[in-house]
Formats: sequence, C-alpha cells, structure tokens
Amino acid sequence: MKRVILYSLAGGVLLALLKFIEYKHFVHAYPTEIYGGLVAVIFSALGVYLGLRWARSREVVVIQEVRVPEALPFVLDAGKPKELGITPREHEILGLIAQGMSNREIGERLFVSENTVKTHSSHLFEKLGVNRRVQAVIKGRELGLIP
Amino acid sequence: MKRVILYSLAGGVLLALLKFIEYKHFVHAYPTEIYGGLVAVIFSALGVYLGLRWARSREVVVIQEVRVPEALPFVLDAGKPKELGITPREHEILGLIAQGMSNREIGERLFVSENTVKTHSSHLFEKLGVNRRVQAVIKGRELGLIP
DNA sequence: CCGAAAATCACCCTAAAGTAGGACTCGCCG
DNA sequence: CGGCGAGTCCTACTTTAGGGTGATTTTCGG
Repeated sequence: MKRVILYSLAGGVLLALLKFIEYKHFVHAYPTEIYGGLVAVIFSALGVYLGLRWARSREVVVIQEVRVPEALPFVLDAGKPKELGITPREHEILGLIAQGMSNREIGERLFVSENTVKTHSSHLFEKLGVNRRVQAVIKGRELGLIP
Repeated sequence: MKRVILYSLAGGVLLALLKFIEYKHFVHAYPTEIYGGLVAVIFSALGVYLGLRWARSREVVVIQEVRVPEALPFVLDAGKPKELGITPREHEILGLIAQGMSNREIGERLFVSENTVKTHSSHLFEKLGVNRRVQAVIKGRELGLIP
C-alpha cells in the first residue's frame, strides 16, 4: 500500500510539472494535440511500469506457493510382493537398497553375510526384471513396493 | 509481438478519438489542464492494464509448473543447481543416473566416453556429499534437482 | 585477448555390484 | 517321510562403479 501512495504522489508531481511547463512554453507554441500525446505517452509508460511492478510483487507470492511439496501418502500394498513372488527378505532388502545402502551395509544391518545379500538382491532383480539396483528402486517405487 | 502491435493500434485509435472530442466540445468549454488530466488518467489505466496483462501471462506459466506435482517428467528447479555449484552437464547426468542407466549407457546417450561420464559423476557425488549413485538419486530428489 | 570454469578423455587401481552355480538348514505340508 | 520354499552361505568370475591424477580443448565473461 505504501507503494501505491508513493506512486500516486509521483504521478501528481509529474502532472503538476507538466501543467507548469504547459503555461510557460507549450500551449502558446504547439497545438493541444501534441501536449495530449505527450501526456498520453508518459503516463502509458508510467502505467506499464506500475503494472509490471505490481505483478512482479505478486509473482513472488506465487513462488512461495511453489515451495509447498506434495507429500503423497505411500500406501504399502501388502499383496504386491506376493504377486511377484517376492519374499519378505527380498522385500526388506529392496527397502534398504532404496535407502542408498551398499550390500555390505545391508548385511551388517541384517546380521548376514554380504554374499547372502547378493543372493537375495540377484533374485530380487530377476523378479523385477532389472539388472541394476537403481532400476530396482525405480521399479519398486512404480509397483508400490517402497515409498 | 502481435499483442504489442494490437495495443499500439488501440492506443492510436483512442488518441484520435480524444482529439476528435476535444475539438468538438472540450477545448472550448474547459481549460487544457482538465483535458491533460483526463488523458493522463486514461492512459495510466491503460498502461497499468497492459503491464498487468504481460506480467500475468508470465505468472500463469509459473503456476502451471506448480500445479502438476505428479506427472512432471523433466520440469526441474533451474535455480538449485547453481546454489550447489552443479554444472548443467552434471545435472543432466544425474537425471540419467536416476533413470537407472549405467555409465556406459549414459556415455552412449550423450555421445561421450564412459570415462567422461565417470568424471562428471565423481564431481557430482562430491558436490552432493555422497559416494554411491543411489544416494545421489535420493539427495537429488530431496533437493528438487530431479523429479 | 586472457584466464577461469566447464567439458572432454585417458590411465590406473580398488571397491562394489552382479552372475552363476552349488550346498546346507529349517519349517511346513501333502 | 520326502519334497519344497525360504533363508543362509560359499567360491569364482565378470562387469560396473568409484577414486585419483593429469591432460587437452571449449566456452564464456571481464
């Protein structure tokens, strides 16, 4: 609102200035049309400037809305693993892979050897039809196996 | 550009109209100040309208990017990479990694050698503070670098 | 035009991941 | 009881990733 008042004042000053100039030089030398055209051009420019200003400040608000990320609720479909023949252990390991853990870390977490994790993940990849862990994560997410 | 021309024409017509009115009624009855003030007001309004129009069309694009949180394929936050010092190429490679591609596949896609892809991904991992590609995908998603 | 950043590629080495096959245990079910 | 699925673990091998260093070329802003 401050801004509006300021601009209004500026417009008034400009208007007064033009009026002053008018009486001193213009009106006596040039026809009224030119004076009118001049005023029109100047105030059009001013108006456009004001319009852009206002809109820009509004745009900031929009960007604020951008910051809100959608938190789509993950519905863990308990039936999905069964359909694909994925065992609970394989499902569990998929979850840990999706968290960026290495096979060794997963083994330590589950108290099994790295080889076991490899076996499980191999079976998992086969069932998901992939051959890399990133792909497994993508596929698992698509199938609703992991959030 | 079409829009600008159209608005210019409209402005011209309005000016002509005012000029016409002026000679018929106004000038003989009221002082020039009032005429000037009228022109100023009208063109200020016109200018504000134009300014808002232009800006609004820009605004709408932003909003539309926001309103599609689920099905956005490659609409990414263009500001984020800069904050983290991530180059366009690194950003691009992050996207391909997130699609489950191997370094070799990425190299073939981008017509560069596998070594180059490795170099980029190493720098990328360093900037993201990770050391595995799955973690890079997670981090990238958290930071809004990838959908 | 210079210099910094970016992009490209190479080489070497290690670690991690993935593939293939076999083997053992355990619990469950017909 | 015998077989089956699940889980565990192994060896051996190949491929993929990742780390480090160094070099050249492009690109771009001052």
